[in-house]
This record gives sequence, structure tokens and C-alpha cells, in this order.
Amino acid sequence: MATSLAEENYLKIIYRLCEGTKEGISTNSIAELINNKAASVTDMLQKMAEKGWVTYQKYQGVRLTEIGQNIALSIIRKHRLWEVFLVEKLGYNWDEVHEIAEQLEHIESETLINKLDSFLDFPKIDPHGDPIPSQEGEIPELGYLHLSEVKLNEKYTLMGVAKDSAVFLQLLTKLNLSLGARLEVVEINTFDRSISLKIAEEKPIFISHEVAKNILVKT
Amino acid sequence: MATSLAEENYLKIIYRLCEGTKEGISTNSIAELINNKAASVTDMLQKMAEKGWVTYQKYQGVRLTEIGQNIALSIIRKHRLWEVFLVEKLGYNWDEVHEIAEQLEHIESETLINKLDSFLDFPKIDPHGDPIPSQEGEIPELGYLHLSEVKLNEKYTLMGVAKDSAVFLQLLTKLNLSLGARLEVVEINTFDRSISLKIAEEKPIFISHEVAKNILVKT
DNA sequence: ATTAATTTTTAGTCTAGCCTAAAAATTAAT
DNA sequence: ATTAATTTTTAGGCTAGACTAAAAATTAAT
Repeated sequence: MATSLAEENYLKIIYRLCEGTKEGISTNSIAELINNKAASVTDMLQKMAEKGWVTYQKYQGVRLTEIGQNIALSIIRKHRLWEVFLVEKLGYNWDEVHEIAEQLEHIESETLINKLDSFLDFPKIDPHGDPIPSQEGEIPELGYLHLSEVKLNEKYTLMGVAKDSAVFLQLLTKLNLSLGARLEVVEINTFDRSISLKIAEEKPIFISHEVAKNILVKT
Repeated sequence: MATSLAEENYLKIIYRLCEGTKEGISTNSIAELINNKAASVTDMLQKMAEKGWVTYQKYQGVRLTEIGQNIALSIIRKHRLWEVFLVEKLGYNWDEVHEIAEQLEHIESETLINKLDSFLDFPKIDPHGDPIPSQEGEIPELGYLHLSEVKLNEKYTLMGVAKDSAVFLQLLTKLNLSLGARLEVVEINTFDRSISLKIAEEKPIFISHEVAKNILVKT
């Protein structure tokens, strides 16, 4: 069944909210992210439940069905592949591509996205380190850790970010934090949980807990 | 002012119909091309006149204003640049790209299209030989002739097509007619205006007037 | 355990962009 | 120059997807 632009945006956001909870997703949380009023969201949820993309019980929140999840994953796949294209081929910075990819992700053509995938050499992650779902909807499991939860005095590699807002990414760039950087947490300040961080072998810099939480690393 | 998808499609079609006539464009001709009813077209024309994109007089047809033309040209520019991308970079055939480009042409980002232009090395024509408008809306004047109106026994080069429907392009491919081919009309049959055509130095093939009309050549 | 606060849903509107049917204007034909 | 045929416009509806205001359900607080 065909999906409208509005429906695709709902599916994408519900998918994001479903990750990391088994609960039903609240109407309000969707409304906030999608910048609509709660009443409009209720409306749409009812229609999407009709179509079998979500399970929805009045007042009990919503979750994606198998079908809904697959649609969401295909949109995320398109979004991330286009982001790779924008950065790798057109020379955009990682903080500039989100809005454009939001548009490109709705282009409908199975062949297009697969040819793009091949043109880009089948990347596994996007420019922010997020995994790119396969055509079948498999997400490569990367097993990354949040920098906020990592052992002291051990070396890690910056593999991705958990948030891709432009301001956050610009901050990272300013701090000289980019994909592949070698990191070592040398101290955690109990007061505000801020972190003293060595990048490569430079002298340590301070980053907030908020920043550390959104940095993904592996050993 | 922002343009909706529907409005952009109207502008594009009106532009096409304006080419090669000084007359007002009829409601019906637009309705046919855009696959809407005449009443819907009237409706939209009135709204677009309000916005200053067309001049429109009841019963007298419509024409683009300067502004309307510029919008139309920017959409055409995007359409053709994306077609070059699809063929040159993703390996599509020239008869497969139209529908996808119809979607891509509505992506809104000035920087995107200019970076794409540069990535493609500033092409002057699309895969069908149609000129690509510049950012300023200049169309490179190519001065091509229609193969149906060309002198006998002179050599021409196939530079483009005046129609890009998939069936037409597939026919050309089957006849071994592709951009750059060296052509010579050896006979025109008065009965049906069909043409006897030499491609390179092969033995002549027959093509209909209808086909010849849509083939663009230069000396 | 009530009351208060919050969240969610229902009911009723609005706009864009399409439609059909009927009226009006234009063009063609006698 | 009328009448007939065609084209275009008006008038009135419809659906998707948003909104506001008010009602209903849930959750929190005394």
C-alpha cells in the first residue's frame, strides 16, 4: 500500500520512539517531535491502525507492527544512504545534510536506492556513524558504547553520534571530535558528571555529560 | 514565495506549452497534460495568477510571468541535472530516468543542485540532448534541426530528442539511434513522409515521419 | 479516596487540490 | 446571423491532514 509523505514521517518518528522501550508510545511525544497538535496525531494514529501499520489502543499509546517497522526501516535506509551521498560525493559537512536527506528519503524507487547503495560501495554506516539498514531491513549491530559509560583510562575509538542536530555536530567539530578519533576518559567529575577527555595524546579537554552521552565509541 | 508540488507541476507544463507560441495557453491543453479536469485547472490558474506567476484572463488562456518562468526554469534545471546523475553515475538507461527525475526535481535546496552541477562537471545537456538551464535561467541555445526537416544526402549528428517517453526512447535504442550517431537522409517518401535513413555507413533503415520529427540533429 | 492536573480523544473547522454538474462564453457551422 | 458544438468557468462537494475547543480518561496529589 502506498504511503503518503505525512504517513512516512509518522512511521519514522514512531520507530525512533519505539527503540529502547517496550511500552506504547504516547500521543504527546509524537506530537512534539512531529510538530503537530496531539489531536492531529490521534487522528493519524487511527488511520494508520486501520492500515495495519501500528497497533493502537485508545489512551494506551501506539507501537509499530511488523509491516510498519519495515516501512520505517526502508525510509531510514534511504535517509542514511542519501546522507552518505551528500557527504562523500557532494562534499557536504556532516552537520549540513539532515534537512536535505529528510526530503530525499521520500523519493520512491526501489531500483534507485539500490543503485545508489552500489554507487556508494555499500556503506554500513552513515556520516554520523548510524547503521544503514539492509534492503531486507536488517540493521548491522554495532555494539557501540556511550562515552558517558566507559571505563577510565582506556582507549576507545569514536564511531558515531546518538544525535545529529546541527548544533551538536558543529560543537564536536569545534572540539576536534570526528569519526575515528582515539579517545581516553581520564576523569569524571562527580559534581556535574562532566568528563575530562584526551583526544589522541593531546592535553585533556572538558566535555559535559550531555555531550558524552551522545558520543558512541568502541574499544 | 514557497511553491507546492502541484504548483510546480503546473508551472513546468505551462512553460512547455508556452514554448513555440505567443498565444495564451488553453485550459484544456493543460488539463490533458497534467491529467486533471479542466475545472481543476481553472481553479489553480486563478490561484497562480494571484501569486503573480501567470497572467490569466478568463477564457483567454494563460501565460507565465517573468517570475513564473524563472521558477519553471529552476525546476527544469533540477530535472535535467538529476537525469544526468542517474545516467552518468548510477548507470540508468536514458529511457528509465524520467519518472525518478520527476520526483527529484522537487527537492528544494539551492546548494544541493549547485553541488550536484559541479559533481557532474557542469553538463550543458541532459541524457536526451535537452539543454540544462543555468542557475540564472539561461538556456544554452543549441540550434538543432528536426530530422524531418533536413536536406537530403547531407550528414548530420544526432544531438537530442524532442520527446522523452520511454517507448520512443526504447524504439530509438532498438533502431541503433543514440546521441552522437552520424545520420544521412537518403529519401523521403511522399506517400507517408517516412524517411530512408543511413546511420554511419550502414544500409538505410526506414523511420516514420513521427519519429524523424522528434530527432534533433546538427550539421 | 476524592480532587486536581494532565493527557488523550472527540467533535467540529479549515485549506489545498482535486472532482462533477450545470451555466456561461467562445468558436464553428449552417 | 443564428444555431450548434465546444471550451471554459462557476458552484458545490469530497478527502487528507492539519487546527481549536471541549469532553473523557488517566495519572498525580492531597
